Amino acid sequence: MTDPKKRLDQMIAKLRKNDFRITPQRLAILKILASSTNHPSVENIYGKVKKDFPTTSLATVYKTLIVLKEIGEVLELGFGDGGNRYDGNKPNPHPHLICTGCGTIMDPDLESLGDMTEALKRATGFQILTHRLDFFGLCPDCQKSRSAR
Amino acid sequence: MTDPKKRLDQMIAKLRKNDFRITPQRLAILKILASSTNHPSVENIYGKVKKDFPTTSLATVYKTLIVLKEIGEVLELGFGDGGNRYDGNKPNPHPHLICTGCGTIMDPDLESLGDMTEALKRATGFQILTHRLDFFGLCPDCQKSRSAR
DNA sequence: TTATTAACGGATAATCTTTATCGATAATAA
DNA sequence: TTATTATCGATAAAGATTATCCGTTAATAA
Ligand SMILES: [Mn+2]
Ligand SMILES: [Mn+2]
Ligand SMILES: [Zn+2]
Ligand SMILES: [Zn+2]
Repeated sequence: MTDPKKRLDQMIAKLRKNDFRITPQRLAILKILASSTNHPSVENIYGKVKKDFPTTSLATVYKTLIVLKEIGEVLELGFGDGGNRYDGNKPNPHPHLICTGCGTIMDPDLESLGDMTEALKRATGFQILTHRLDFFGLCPDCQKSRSAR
Repeated sequence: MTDPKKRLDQMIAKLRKNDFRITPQRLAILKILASSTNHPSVENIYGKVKKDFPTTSLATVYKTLIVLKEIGEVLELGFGDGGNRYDGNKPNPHPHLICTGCGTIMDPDLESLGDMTEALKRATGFQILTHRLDFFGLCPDCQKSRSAR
């Protein structure tokens, strides 16, 4: 995990560089994203921000995420069903390991997909800009609770 | 590409086996999915079905897709924005190459992710059931039209 | 062939997440 | 400190998918 303080500084610097303002609500959202390793949802972020700023609107969370996506400081994981999840600690594309039982999302240690990407470029002529790799399954805990019943 | 006729027979057999009925509308949808290699959207399927059965409802397309997902005879590719895309010719998980310019989705030839999956199982204890791998970029045509302006 | 019955089709309402809108407010620079 | 706008908060709107309801029909067996 990247040091949350360092990530926060990176995010702030990038916002300043692109002429975005640092508001208290925004800063609170940045802190949550920089330090979380559990890929929070919008509702999750919203709930935490409201502890410090009770009047915060859900739209503010969404709008901040849109800005962070624009400048590449958060990785959005969209799923067909339910809400998106966000990784602000590690904003560049990387594989994820998702438990369909409890919703946990982890960052596994895996070598990159560089070789595969290169082969694709040569074979298809595509200019590949990004990728997404998700593995779905059941975490050890959910395997237990499933076999228990 | 798998032979569309063979895929159609597989889909019909699987539906029968699970006590689902083969209706004219359903059959039309199956044929489209079995023979298409361009990962059609719901609207795309809907438009084609209406040529033969003008009274078909959009809900019927959705309901048929839900059934096919249940029995594993179609692969759903959900994206955060816009509608889903479907692969009925190749229903098992496989990588996709997606042009963000024109929306084309292709099935590239790539060796499997078997090694990566095994390593993940050992390292994390997860029971991995499925995966998804998408590469995003610009197809050769879209690269040209972009550089032209 | 006909009767039976549960599944299906069509129409549309409801749901859910995300985005758009807009007046009020506050961050930033001069 | 003041002026300029980006941003906030509240809420409406959009868009895709699912739920609901009831008349119809495919599948099965008598
Ligand atoms: Mn991650
Ligand atoms: Mn495919
Ligand atoms: Zn789990
Ligand atoms: Zn293209």
